[in-house]
Amino acid sequence: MKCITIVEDEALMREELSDILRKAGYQVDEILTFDHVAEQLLERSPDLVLLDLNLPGDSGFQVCRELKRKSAIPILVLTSRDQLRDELHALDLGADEFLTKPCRRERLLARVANVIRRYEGRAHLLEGSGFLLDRQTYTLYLDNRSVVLPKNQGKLLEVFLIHRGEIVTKNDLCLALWQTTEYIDENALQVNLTRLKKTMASLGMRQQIAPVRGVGYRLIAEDGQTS
Amino acid sequence: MKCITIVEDEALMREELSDILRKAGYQVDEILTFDHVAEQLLERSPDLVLLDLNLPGDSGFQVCRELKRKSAIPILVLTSRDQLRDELHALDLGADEFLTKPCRRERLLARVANVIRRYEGRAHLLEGSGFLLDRQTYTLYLDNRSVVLPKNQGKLLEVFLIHRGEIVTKNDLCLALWQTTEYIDENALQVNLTRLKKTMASLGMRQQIAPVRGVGYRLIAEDGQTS
DNA sequence: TCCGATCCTTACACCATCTGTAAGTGTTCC
DNA sequence: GGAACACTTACAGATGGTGTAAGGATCGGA
Repeated sequence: MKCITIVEDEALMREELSDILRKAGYQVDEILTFDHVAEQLLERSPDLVLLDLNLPGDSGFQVCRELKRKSAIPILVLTSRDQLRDELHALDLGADEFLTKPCRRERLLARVANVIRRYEGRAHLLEGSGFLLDRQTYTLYLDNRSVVLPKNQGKLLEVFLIHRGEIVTKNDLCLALWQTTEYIDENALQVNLTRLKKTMASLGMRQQIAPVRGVGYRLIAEDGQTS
Repeated sequence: MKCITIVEDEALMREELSDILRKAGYQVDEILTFDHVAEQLLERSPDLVLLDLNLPGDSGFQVCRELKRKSAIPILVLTSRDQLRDELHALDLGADEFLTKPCRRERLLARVANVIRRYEGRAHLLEGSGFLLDRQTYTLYLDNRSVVLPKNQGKLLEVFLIHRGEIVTKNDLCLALWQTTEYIDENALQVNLTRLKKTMASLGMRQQIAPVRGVGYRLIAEDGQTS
């Protein structure tokens, strides 16, 4: 069953939304304290967030931005402020849908179902600059193509993406590959890195794995930007 | 550069939309004959379709349904009919966004960008009931998991999804597997089907491949509905 | 209820691909 | 120039996908 978290401070409206969604077969969950909202949401990691813009603590925009930076949880912004500016801003911050209150029950449910459907299977996607990586299968999405990476190459790229732009030590990489740091086979790691580089190049990716002498590696864009 | 195809019979409106989108940096493409619209769209396979509901030939709904059955190309329905019924119907048929004309330039562009962003990397996804299949890698998305199917199993499932619910002949399946109908190895096909069934079962999929004696197979939901 | 046609299962051997090993070649920087 | 570090290449073992073969199960008409 799909789980939805409502972020709305007006009790009456919250009850109403909750009721509608529950009757439609969703498991509903409510945020009741309005600071560190994004963290609370990350904690619960629902399948969808219903977010009001006017909150007592954090602003809805702030929540939106923060949540989207750290996850791919879909957000439906629902507000009484009927302002184009708000809508554009919310969408720009990564919201997936925008509705104004009051809102017909049918429309709400249709949009909710729509967003959830569109997010099917995206839960484990890591975002790189210009591509996506599925953490479960190591399927790489790039432009209009998709490729399944060999497990080891996938694991390496995954580590680089989790530490976006930062330096990744050889230890980190070895751990990711073999779940142990005891017996570090630098050479084997090296070979796997070379292979990843080769496939990235063959896919025309504009990222490079650059060595940081004596420490580890970093994933950078070709123009020098950290990725 | 992202490519958008406009399906709109009114020349004036078409020009205006085209202009707005081009200025925003999209490559724009227009459909000018309004039958077999879905096929034309599949041919071009743009990154987004802007679809009017009132068309001289095919109805917009029809186009929507047909396109979504055979691809995951995102559709933004743009219509002058401001009816909740239309909106619900369009969304139900798989449309991704719904806007009413006239529409502010900024809102249009925001929604377009939003849909395209959400679809990053989803271009080759086929939709089944309750799961998605990547046609390039045969990655299967189901609930919150994803699995890469072996090539043959992927090819078979792909054929079933393209002919959703219809009967698929052994010929079709052999063609998909070996690109030839000359030498049909019924047994090899059989074994591959068994393997697909087994992985589907192990994933808890509520679809079944049912034999149609003497003809071929059909993918049906466990409750008997064609999938 | 029997029998042939159709459909299904299982085990095995082949083959492609991924992976680690080994040995040697570049590169950097003091 | 040399030592540490980084990279490349080729090879062989392991893994997992595929076709083959043989036999078992099921269906449906006589």
